[in-house]
Amino acid sequence: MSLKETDTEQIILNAAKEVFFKKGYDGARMQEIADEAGMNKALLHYYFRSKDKLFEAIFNDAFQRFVPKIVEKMISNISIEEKIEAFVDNYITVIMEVPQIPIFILTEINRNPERIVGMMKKVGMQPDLIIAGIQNDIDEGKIIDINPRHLLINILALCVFPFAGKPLMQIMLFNNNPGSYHDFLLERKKEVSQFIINSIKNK
Amino acid sequence: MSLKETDTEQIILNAAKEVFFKKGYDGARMQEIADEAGMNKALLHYYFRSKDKLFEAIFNDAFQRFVPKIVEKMISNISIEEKIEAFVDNYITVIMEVPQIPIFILTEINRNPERIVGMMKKVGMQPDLIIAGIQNDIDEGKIIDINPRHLLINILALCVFPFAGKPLMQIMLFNNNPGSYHDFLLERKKEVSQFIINSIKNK
DNA sequence: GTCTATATCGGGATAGAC
DNA sequence: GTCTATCCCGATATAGAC
Repeated sequence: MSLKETDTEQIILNAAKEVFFKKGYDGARMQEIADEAGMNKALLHYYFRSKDKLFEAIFNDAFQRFVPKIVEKMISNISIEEKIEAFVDNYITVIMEVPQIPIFILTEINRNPERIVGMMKKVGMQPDLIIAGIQNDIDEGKIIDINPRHLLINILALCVFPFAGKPLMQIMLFNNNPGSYHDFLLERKKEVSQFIINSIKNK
Repeated sequence: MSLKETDTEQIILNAAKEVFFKKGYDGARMQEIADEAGMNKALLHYYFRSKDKLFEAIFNDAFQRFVPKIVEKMISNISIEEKIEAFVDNYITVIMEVPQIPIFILTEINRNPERIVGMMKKVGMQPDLIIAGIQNDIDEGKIIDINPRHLLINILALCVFPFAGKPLMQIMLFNNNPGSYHDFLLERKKEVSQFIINSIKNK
């Protein structure tokens, strides 16, 4: 939980992250994590008691490292266009470093929604504030009249989906060329915010 | 594979669908499927030899029943606005009947991409044709200049995401009220196509 | 074709030596 | 703190009676 902890503990966490991200909770094997970490299963239990506890450590860490980074831009004082640009750019940048996060979190959302909701509250996620902010911009005529919930989900959808469906998209649309897909994701930073702003700006 | 088959076989398939959709391959248990079907595990193996084969049956069925319904609208002769409206409406309508499908397929995309690609080919999915069609509309000035791949993925994203993230959204944005979320999804049929068309139409 | 009983194995977890 | 050996349960799969 603190900064340093043991070296071994960190090695385990890194290995566990690798495996849990790729296989999900049910698909992951303690043996595989041990192999990845270059040690034996017993040590994993020595440090984390159970698979469940180890998973929780990974999940909490990923979540707390991830969500705040993304949300911070949602509540600053800049204009809504800038807000959207900053959010999308930020979001895609952060996920590109660990592209398995979206499917990992989506899976968890469906496997164990309560845990996610708990984490959301814990990191101070306040969707109502975001909704209210959007509504405010609508009332002031800065953007067209739209249900703020739709807009919020649209923004998230456009950011998340290309990562969640990456293996398929990369094959079907980019001849399975990772470089091309990488470039495509980079392009989306501008493309997505442009797409959104196009749609909601008042003319 | 054919229309009727045994009654028992159908019962098993229905039960398996239920469980696999909810838990995914790794999370599903043969015992649970047997319970759901009101019989014992041995019978499942009698009819489908292995968990893997049973899963494959479910997956192929879901996929073949699902994708063609959705894609058909993508290649007709109507205008691009109508095409988008028809596609989005159709897509959301179809998924609302089996809302677990998106996360189920997304999980499989990440667990076993090759299988999905194979299925895509098998049902005659031709993304290149769709891309070309979009490009054509751009060239004719019917919509703004946009990378067709971005547009295609945007459309899919806006349709799929609210289902993949449903448990969380329902709780965080709708006080965990299924009725409200249901209405919200219905609204999206118009909302999403409007959002897209707003963004890409030439002014 | 459907059941009960059982084989077999994999994986999470613990004991105990070092 | 790290290892090997082992326990033990749960899950897939099969044998065999009916």
